[in-house]
Amino acid sequence: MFIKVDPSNDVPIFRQIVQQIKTAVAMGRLEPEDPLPSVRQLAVELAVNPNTVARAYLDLEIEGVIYKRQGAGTFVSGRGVEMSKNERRRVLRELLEKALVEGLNLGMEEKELRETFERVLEKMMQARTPETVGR
Amino acid sequence: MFIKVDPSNDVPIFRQIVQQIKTAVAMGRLEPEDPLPSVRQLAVELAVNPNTVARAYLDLEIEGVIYKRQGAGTFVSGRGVEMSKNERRRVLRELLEKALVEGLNLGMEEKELRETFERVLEKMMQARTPETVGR
DNA sequence: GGCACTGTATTAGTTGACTAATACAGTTGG
DNA sequence: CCAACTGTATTAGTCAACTAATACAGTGCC
Repeated sequence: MFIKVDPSNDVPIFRQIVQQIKTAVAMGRLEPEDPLPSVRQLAVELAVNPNTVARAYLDLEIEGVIYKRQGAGTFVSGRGVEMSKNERRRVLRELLEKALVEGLNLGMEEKELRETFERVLEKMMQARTPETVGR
Repeated sequence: MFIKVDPSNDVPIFRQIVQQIKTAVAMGRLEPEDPLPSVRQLAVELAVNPNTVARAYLDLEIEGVIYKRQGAGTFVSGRGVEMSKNERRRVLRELLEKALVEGLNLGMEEKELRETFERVLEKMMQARTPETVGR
């Protein structure tokens, strides 16, 4: 598995797991219906308690990124978190605002902000393989 | 003062203060050398302990947004957090990535991401009054 | 000097986040 | 049906974050 955690990092283990799986899904490295490692399996691999992994999976389920079937396993959701278009934009806007406030306070110019955004977006879209796009 | 906190919100009070002051500085509502309300004054206004405000001011000082003079008060820093261009970009990139991962997982298209970004950036640049730009 | 304001330091209590141990419950395939 | 796998629930311990009470220390102005 591609997941790595750093216990000495101050961001909690379960959040590190959440973040990495979210990224993998966003980038298309994980596709809908793909199985995730079992709670125990991943727990052993990362040398943490199964409940810690379960906690990560729970958060991901609540956010609609994955779904679980008791006794069967955990899988990536089909795309489409149920959330209104407005709601989604609100969430995104908040995150972008936070990023831009940071950038401005660091003394960046409008141009530099735009360029950085373009570069990041470009990289992410390229990473999504053609098949994963347009779901 | 323009600051408002919500104690029932799960994001800690001192962080709410930090975020709002950062935003105010980024938007130009607070300019370099502007005095901030005293620790006690703001504490009374928000009905919190002075130490809570002091904690917020400490964080802001560490980040270089404000500076303090013992006995005199707290003021907005002159622009320019000492940080290399590369370092600044790294920070910004991380925040933008997080935002975009979220957007993609919510099912947004490249176009929608770009549009939202443009809208947010536009709004923020407009809010900065002409005099505050280009410092 | 003294009063009234600044920020600072110390200490301490409460709460919740985080992780873990361990036992429970559903699914699947032989 | 049973063995071996899934996720789940309960309980509990540890630790750090957060806030507060209160006393200390520097500055400035009369």
